[in-house]
Amino acid sequence: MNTALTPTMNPANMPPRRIAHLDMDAFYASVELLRYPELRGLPVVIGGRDEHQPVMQADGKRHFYRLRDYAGRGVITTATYEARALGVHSAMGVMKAAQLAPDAILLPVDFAIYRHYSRLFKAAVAGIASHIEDSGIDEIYIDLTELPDETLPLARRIKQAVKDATGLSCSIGITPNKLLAKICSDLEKPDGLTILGMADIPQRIWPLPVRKINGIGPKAANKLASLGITTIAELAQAELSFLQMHFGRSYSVWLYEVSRGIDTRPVIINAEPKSISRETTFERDLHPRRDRPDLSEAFTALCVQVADDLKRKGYAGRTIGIKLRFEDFRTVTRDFSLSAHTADAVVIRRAAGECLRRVPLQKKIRLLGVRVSALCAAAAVPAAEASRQQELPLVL
DNA sequence: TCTGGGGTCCTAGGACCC
DNA sequence: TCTGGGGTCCTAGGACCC
Repeated sequence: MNTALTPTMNPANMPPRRIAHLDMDAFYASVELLRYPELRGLPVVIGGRDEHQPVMQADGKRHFYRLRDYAGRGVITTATYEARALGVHSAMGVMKAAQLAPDAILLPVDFAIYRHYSRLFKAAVAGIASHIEDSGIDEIYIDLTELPDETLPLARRIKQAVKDATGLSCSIGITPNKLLAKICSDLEKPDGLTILGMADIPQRIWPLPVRKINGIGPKAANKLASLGITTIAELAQAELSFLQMHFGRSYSVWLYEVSRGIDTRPVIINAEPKSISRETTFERDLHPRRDRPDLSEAFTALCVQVADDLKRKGYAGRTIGIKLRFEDFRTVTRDFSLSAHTADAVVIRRAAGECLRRVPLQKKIRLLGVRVSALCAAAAVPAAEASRQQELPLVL
């Protein structure tokens, strides 16, 4: 091993941090198994619509839908490990999954209950370690640096607290930073616990495919593969100047650093949202003229939902945007910044309507979305601004 | 039987200001 | 009567993540 590539221990000469990444195991599917224990051990996928709700039969047993019963659009959100063994994984089209595992049980997505269990597990962790960053519904980062406890017993205590609060298992990775912790929580899933220091990087991290790095997606992985780089070790051996020839300025530096396990991002405790949006994929593609009434109704409904979300969460936004996806999957966006923040459905609808007029509508529409960004807390909107809220966009 | 919905961050060009 | 340059905002698109 080239010693020149030994990861930098500590650029800032600080004591190493102890950062945990906690990831719930097959979260949605596991929550569903709590209420339908008879499904344990079976291949189960989450991704149906409300109509696929299990129904109680006359004999007192539940009837579950199977993947083969599904018709229409949609993707798998989560699959149990038994279903994954059949080749089904999240983000796969439901119709494709049905070919692989026609007998797998299909359940509708129920975000309300997942959010409930999400709150439970996060509260359980917060009872032990309060320095927590939310990273979606089923995972968190925890900065354990300031706690006096030994790492291993502390991690076991956190896992047990999550189990006691929810009945669910999780996997934890603990390392000097978020990047490595995220990789590590996945190494021994499910119910895993992995603790690594910088010295373990060559052994444990470098053999992994680059795709395991959070931030290297399918595009970057493909490009790297075309350059002969598939493992993190190979990435760590690439010269910075070589990476800079093929990637953007900041991305190449980032690649260079993450391959060496370097990541100085802090654990962020209270992140404010940057945007709030709603979108919907239609059951069938809508024709911009012939289906105008349906389109218009859906458009208004999205604006009302976004406005409700804003009010419920206590925000107002200044930039109103729309998103369209056409039948050929081409996606376009338009946005417009108002002179004042708003959370009003009528104002949002009007601005979004102006955005829509700037999109040439040649093809049928598959998806329509509405987004509000440039947010600020509703309570912080100045009175002078609030009184101007009904103003029309002037320039359009 | 292709490809959900809610987000974040980055890039890049043009406008506009000093 | 040349075309510097930095900073910030606006808009559009795209990669990526859960």
